[in-house]
Amino acid sequence: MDYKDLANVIFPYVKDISYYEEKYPRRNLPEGAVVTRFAPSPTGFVHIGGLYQSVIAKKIANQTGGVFFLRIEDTDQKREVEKGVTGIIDALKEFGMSPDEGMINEDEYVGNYGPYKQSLRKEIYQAYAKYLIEKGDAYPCFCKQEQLDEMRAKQENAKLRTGYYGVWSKCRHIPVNEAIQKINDGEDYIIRFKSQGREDKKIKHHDVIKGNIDFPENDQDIVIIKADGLPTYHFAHAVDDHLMGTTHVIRGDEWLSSVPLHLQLFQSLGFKSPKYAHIAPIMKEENGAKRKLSKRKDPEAAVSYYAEVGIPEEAVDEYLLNIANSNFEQWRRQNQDAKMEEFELQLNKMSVSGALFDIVKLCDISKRVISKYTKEEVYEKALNWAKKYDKHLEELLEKNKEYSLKVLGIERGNLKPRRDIGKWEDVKENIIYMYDEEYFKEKPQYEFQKITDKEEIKNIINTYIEEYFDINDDKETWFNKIKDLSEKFGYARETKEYKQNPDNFKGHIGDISTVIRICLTGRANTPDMFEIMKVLGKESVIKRLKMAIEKL
RNA sequence: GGCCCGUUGGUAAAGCGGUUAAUACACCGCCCUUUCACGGCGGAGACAUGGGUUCGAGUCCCGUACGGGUCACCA
Repeated sequence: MDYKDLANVIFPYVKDISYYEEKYPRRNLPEGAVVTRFAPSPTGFVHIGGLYQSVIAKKIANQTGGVFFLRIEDTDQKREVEKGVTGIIDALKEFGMSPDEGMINEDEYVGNYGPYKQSLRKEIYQAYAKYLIEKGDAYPCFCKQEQLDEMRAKQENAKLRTGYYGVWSKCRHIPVNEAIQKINDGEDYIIRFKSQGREDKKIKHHDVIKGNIDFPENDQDIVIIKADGLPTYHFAHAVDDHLMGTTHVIRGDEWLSSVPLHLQLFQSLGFKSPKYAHIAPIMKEENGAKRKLSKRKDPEAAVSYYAEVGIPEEAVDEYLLNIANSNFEQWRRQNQDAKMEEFELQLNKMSVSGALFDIVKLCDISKRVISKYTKEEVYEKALNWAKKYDKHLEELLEKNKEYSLKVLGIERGNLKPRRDIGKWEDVKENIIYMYDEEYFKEKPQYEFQKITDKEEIKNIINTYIEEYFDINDDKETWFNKIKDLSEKFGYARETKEYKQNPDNFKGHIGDISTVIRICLTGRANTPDMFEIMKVLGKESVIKRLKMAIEKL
């Protein structure tokens, strides 16, 4: 009896690995093309860190003429969630990160290296496990959970390294015929990797992001096939990334310490190992301590959060890209209208330690992104958001589309667009005073600034309405009239004039404009007043101004 | 605890043995300006710490502190 017999007893029906090696030939890609993947578990929640990985992986693949694929790692069936795969696919799509190949819904896929869902590849893993058993590089382990717990307790008491290695790896030394006997007797078992590593020896590894790292060799006989016949992450990673032709494994740096094991697995299986790029996680500060963004505590950890508050997906993408390569924002300033895709990402320029998530910075980026949108785009995107999250805003926008477009178009599309909307959530507050039905319903509070004398305000407004206001004026005429009005009341026509001789005036044109602005809109800060008047129309302007002075 | 990794203004982050230690966001001031925003100019603010190596250290080496990761039939 030898290893081959043992392998046959355990996996009598699986195919030979040569079948899979032929079925999944090496990819025919140009020199330098990088193949990457996003490989999440369908646990019902796409984390911002997962998106971050995807942004990087997709970018690297695309800019080298390679492939970015999506593989679902559902080998832990306990954690699986209904419609988890669809959730991931939809989220990637929303953020423009759809893969070139991989799963396209719960159980269908595109691409030549599928299935791209691990639970559907069970027999593939088993074929390779069988191969390892035949080689004597894997063996069945009959240890019960209680035995393992006991062993761990002993190790801890003796202050030894925990785990299944060296003298502790009992089943590793069971003779083949004995093992076969146990299996035939119906004993439960799992398959372990027979590590040839030695803890006192070092291996050198070069990580694309983290640089050179020395590790002790792995000497743990880790589980490769679990009791349910499915592989563990480590084994599936080796088999899948080999068969699928992944050239660069881009993943979270919680995997860094598994590298010695993974390298060993690749070697033992006779695979060429991929390059590794371990990404530092996105962190959050709490009570002075840094920690990973947590799905339980931090709403911003879920990518769905950004849709809720109304931050455009491309703003999130750009923010993530900026965390990845901080020279992105410099590039962005120089290439304002270029597509994000044109930026060249460099893995080796990524930070080795985790960046704190900065929502203020994100909003700044978002404001810039939104300021570039046309009024039609703003209208459509804000409306889409409002349909889900703000019924009132939805009504407002839909009731009069043409009018809303005019409102949203104020100071938009010119050389210095306003940057006052960071999230769709902000839109309502920004435009609501422009709608008469809302404006007159709300009864604005007028908080005057420099000119506060009621009689003075009344006179200014009345004079403006009676002698100067004409909705048909062009901007220059309109503005000259405000100047005339200012002069008439003893205010300087120009700010400069006033500053040169403040004693000669009661104030300057800015003070007069502010009074009109406040009476017109109920607020001191608004976009260009001329445009506002044009949009509001004659009747509304007069009605608003009159209402303001009546209340004085 | 063992093993890895890290630590430059509030945040992100250039820097690669010789720099007045960039830049962006945030903050403050000024200018522009009918307000705000935009834009322009300016300001405050940092190399965790102790030892080496060197003519010279943010940069190289060692220690310490602090932070992060990892040590499952989870990924």
